[in-house]
Amino acid sequence: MENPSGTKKLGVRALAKMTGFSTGTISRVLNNSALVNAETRRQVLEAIDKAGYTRNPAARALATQRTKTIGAVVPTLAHSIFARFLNAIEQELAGRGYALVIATSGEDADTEERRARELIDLGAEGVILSGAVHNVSLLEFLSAGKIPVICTSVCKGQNGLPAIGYDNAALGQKALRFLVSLGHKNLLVLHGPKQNNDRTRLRIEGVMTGASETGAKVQLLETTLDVAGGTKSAADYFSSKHPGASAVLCLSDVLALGVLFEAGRRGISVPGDLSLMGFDDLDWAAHSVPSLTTIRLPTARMGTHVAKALMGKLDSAEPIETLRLDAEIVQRESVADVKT
Amino acid sequence: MENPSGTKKLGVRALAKMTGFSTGTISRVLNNSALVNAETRRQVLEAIDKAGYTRNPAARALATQRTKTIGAVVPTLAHSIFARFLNAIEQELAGRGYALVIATSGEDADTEERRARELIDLGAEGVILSGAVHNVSLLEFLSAGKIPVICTSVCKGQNGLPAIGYDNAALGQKALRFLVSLGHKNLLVLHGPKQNNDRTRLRIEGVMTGASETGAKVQLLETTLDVAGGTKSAADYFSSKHPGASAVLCLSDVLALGVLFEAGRRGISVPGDLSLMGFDDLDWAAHSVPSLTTIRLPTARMGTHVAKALMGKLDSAEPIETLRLDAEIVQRESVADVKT
DNA sequence: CTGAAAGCGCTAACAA
DNA sequence: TTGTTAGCGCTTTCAG
Repeated sequence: MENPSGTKKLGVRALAKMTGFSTGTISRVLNNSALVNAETRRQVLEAIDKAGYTRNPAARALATQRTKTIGAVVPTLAHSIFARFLNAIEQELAGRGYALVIATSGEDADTEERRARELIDLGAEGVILSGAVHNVSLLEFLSAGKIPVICTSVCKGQNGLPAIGYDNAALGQKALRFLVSLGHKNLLVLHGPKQNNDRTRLRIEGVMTGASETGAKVQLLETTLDVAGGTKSAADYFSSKHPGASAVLCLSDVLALGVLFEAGRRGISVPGDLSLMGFDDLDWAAHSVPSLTTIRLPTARMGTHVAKALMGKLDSAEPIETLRLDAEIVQRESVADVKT
Repeated sequence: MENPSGTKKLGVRALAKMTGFSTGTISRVLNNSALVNAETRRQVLEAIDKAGYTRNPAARALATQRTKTIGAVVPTLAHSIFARFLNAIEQELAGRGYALVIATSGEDADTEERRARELIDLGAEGVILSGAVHNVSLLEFLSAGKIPVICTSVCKGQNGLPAIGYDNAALGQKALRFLVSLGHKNLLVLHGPKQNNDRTRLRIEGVMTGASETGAKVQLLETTLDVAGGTKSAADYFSSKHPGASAVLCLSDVLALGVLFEAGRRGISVPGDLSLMGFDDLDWAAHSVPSLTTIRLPTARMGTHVAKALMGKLDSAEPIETLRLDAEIVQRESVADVKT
């Protein structure tokens, strides 16, 4: 009579009735508490299984004040660099029973704020942001709610926010120095939209620092952040009056792929006629012809660290430390000494 | 005295006290109910803003029995095809206040089941799965909980489950026919791991159907699903005793990129010496040299449909209809008529 | 249009 | 080791 047609969703209460134990005991079993008799646990588990019981996560969250959910807002999922990053986070979180909720901002700060607030509204206990530049109102909102945040892909957060990532400026500088050390004095630097993207701005900044320090001449060219952007810019540049550069540095590998294609189309030999360097070390970089010299960003490692830091904070109140991960130049076939 | 040091988290109750209205009214305002006096609403909103109130999503979920969360289990995020898919889903869901929780299975059915259950346990109201083949125990679990599921990337679900995707077998067949129609009679077909991947198996099946129907000779070669797999297989094949194929059909674009690179390395002209065709239409396919003939999968459209179907089911109990999306061949430079 | 009150299903003291 | 009993914070009838 209690459960006419198996239709009513059953809860701890029903289980208690079925097994003869109390809801407290049921709850203990559900939470793997050590204070339960083995036989009791067995019986309860059996009932749970037989009844096809599933616990109500909302009720649990309400009672414990924990949702075990963390939110990430990234510019887009369409770039494998972010997908790889989230993949690593997800793996790490899953191992400890956390869920990852994702949202995309399209590199827009207002959208980012809106989406981040939505994530909080949906129960995220911690938030992962990309880059160091965010709306102040968002940061105030988060700090008011005491919600842990981590800025990623950068090594210095805004307003003292913790960051886990790499030093974009230093890497840009490193890349430029490397090329100069090979004898290149005239460089073309291709990059994606600067607007709303502080990682790109930092890389450019580093490149310029390296340029003035070495006296190399660099020309900056901004384009869309995709293969098409790479081919188009390369085409424009090669057709321009003074192509003169002996090397092209792309601040993203996707752009380098475009350049590589365009060079092939025009019969420009890489690295014979032109050296090419990227940034990211995507999947294909080791296999292209020529293979691409690039900077290997520690994307996956970054994801793992971010996840761990957030869980440490949430589970054990460990402070989140800013972390700068190293990234190295992976030298492959696409660059060569400048002809003497 | 009520709120000593601004430390205690305030709720509807506190707001009620502050504004002089009842918690019911506060709740109505929070939910944009029409039954609230404009002035009352204004006052409440002001208080909410001033107090920096944020509603507790768990309590809301418990009271409404809705979490507005849907879960997706995909093999991996590392392949842009899935990232693109999820991106579209996320965009669509976000517009209606739903959140997307993702989990990865690594193409393993048991892991998939585990992860799907976790998602449910975390509050997912609906589940998105990749492919048509899943553990029966998972499907039973889902149907027992009356949790809507959609199989994606396929056009026919297991056990009558709804599916939204494309007809992999038909597309494989279509691709093969296309190549044969160009005069190719001897083909190499490169594909990723068949195990635990019914989409790949279906594509192969279609290819074989096309082969027997046209009398074309096809050689299957399985490899890892990445650029490296493409280059390696191509290298092996080109070095083999009887390379004879006049065209290579890759059941994923990433493999085609690898083949393209390897052909370039060996001075094999595409499509002069060898035609090359892919499957997916990734970002770079239109820009490679030669540009890649491929099958454009409606990934984003699929995501949009999936999201809409799930929300329709959840919000308005609309049944989820299986949907087969069309995919077309995008003809570009990488294929040519076989030399006569 | 607004208030009062009854839960949603679970967990966590506190007792026993 | 197990039972009892309050809530967690919000929504939602039902009155008024």
